Amino acid sequence: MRADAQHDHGHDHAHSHDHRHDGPQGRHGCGQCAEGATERAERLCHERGLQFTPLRRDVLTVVAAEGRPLGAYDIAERMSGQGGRRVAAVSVYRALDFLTEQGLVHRISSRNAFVSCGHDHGAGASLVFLICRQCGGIDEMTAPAVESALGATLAQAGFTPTSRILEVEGECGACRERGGAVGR
Amino acid sequence: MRADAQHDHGHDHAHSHDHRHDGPQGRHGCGQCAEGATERAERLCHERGLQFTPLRRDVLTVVAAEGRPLGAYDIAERMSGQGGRRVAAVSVYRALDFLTEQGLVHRISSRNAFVSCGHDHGAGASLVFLICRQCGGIDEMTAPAVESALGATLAQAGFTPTSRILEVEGECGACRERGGAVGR
DNA sequence: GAGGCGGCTGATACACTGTAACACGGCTCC
DNA sequence: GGAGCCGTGTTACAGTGTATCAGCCGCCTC
Repeated sequence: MRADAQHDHGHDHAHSHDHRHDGPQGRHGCGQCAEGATERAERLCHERGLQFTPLRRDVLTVVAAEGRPLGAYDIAERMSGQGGRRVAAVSVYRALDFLTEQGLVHRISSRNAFVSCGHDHGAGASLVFLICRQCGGIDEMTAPAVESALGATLAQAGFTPTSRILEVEGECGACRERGGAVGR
Repeated sequence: MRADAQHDHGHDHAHSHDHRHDGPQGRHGCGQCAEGATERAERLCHERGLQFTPLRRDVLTVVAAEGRPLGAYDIAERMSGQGGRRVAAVSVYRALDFLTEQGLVHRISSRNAFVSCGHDHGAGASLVFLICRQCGGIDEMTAPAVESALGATLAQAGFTPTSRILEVEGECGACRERGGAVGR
């Protein structure tokens, strides 16, 4: 059930800019990415008058450092394994709820997992998630054309949307170039 | 976690034709719909040389009769409660896997639930699911414009899709007309 | 400072979702 | 008949998510 692929990219290239720094198969700690995410989160919470507690920071750090979808229990495990005290999954869920509401983390429904988001879009922005079956990496992008087409379709159906889930599974460009015979 | 809304519509109007027979709040057993679904399934399995076993038929019947997303355990419960012998959830999952592969049933990722499908599209067709938060009803439609826009976006990103999930939560037209204060 | 209040966290329990593995019966093919 | 495949039953277990209560801490008011 879990896609235990390798550590990967997929954190901050999106919005149709194409800055795959080293491709889905390139593993890098993304320390600066995680730092960037927490900094942004801290600033954002301060602006909104919300608390960016140590727990929330740690959860975000773990997720941001991973770069691929991570389950709540995985997050709890990593946090507990980092020498700190034991963190229950419930606490992780609460932190994830908070982070998701603030748009700092996104939930990947098809995997029951979470990824960090490095952008400054609100919680309401509708994104497209590209999940590579080979490497497990995830890419996040906005797609205005898709959004407008969907909006028109919904309007025609008389449906008022409040949230959307758009996830695509397949093979990322890097994996396809490598022949697709790697990973799993 | 569960959306225990009321029984509802949402089985056979789609493909951009607008034949909401009685709207999301109109409850009707949909017996004929369930029958139609099983008939179609039987024909389709026969054509493909697959077995449409009693278990699979029963699962499809339950799902089709419901008209809103139903969890595997709910299905098992209903089947067991229909006077028949006890059906384990595992068996339901297997039947659902089969039905999903054949495109007779769709999985709603955001709810971990399943809905029957009354159309003749293959398993590969990409659909949009409209889930009403008020009544719990679900509507299913194709959206060629969305699909083409998404295809272009993916091609631009160098991503080769194999499957897609597009689910929209919100308020259906009927519920909005009723003021949205009903249901829960 | 005492008390109240609200938000956050810890902890336990539990419900729900999904899979693995093995056994068994029916069927087909040799 | 025996082998092999498929579908199902059964048990066990892993993984996901929520409910609930209790404790802590900061803030506000009196």
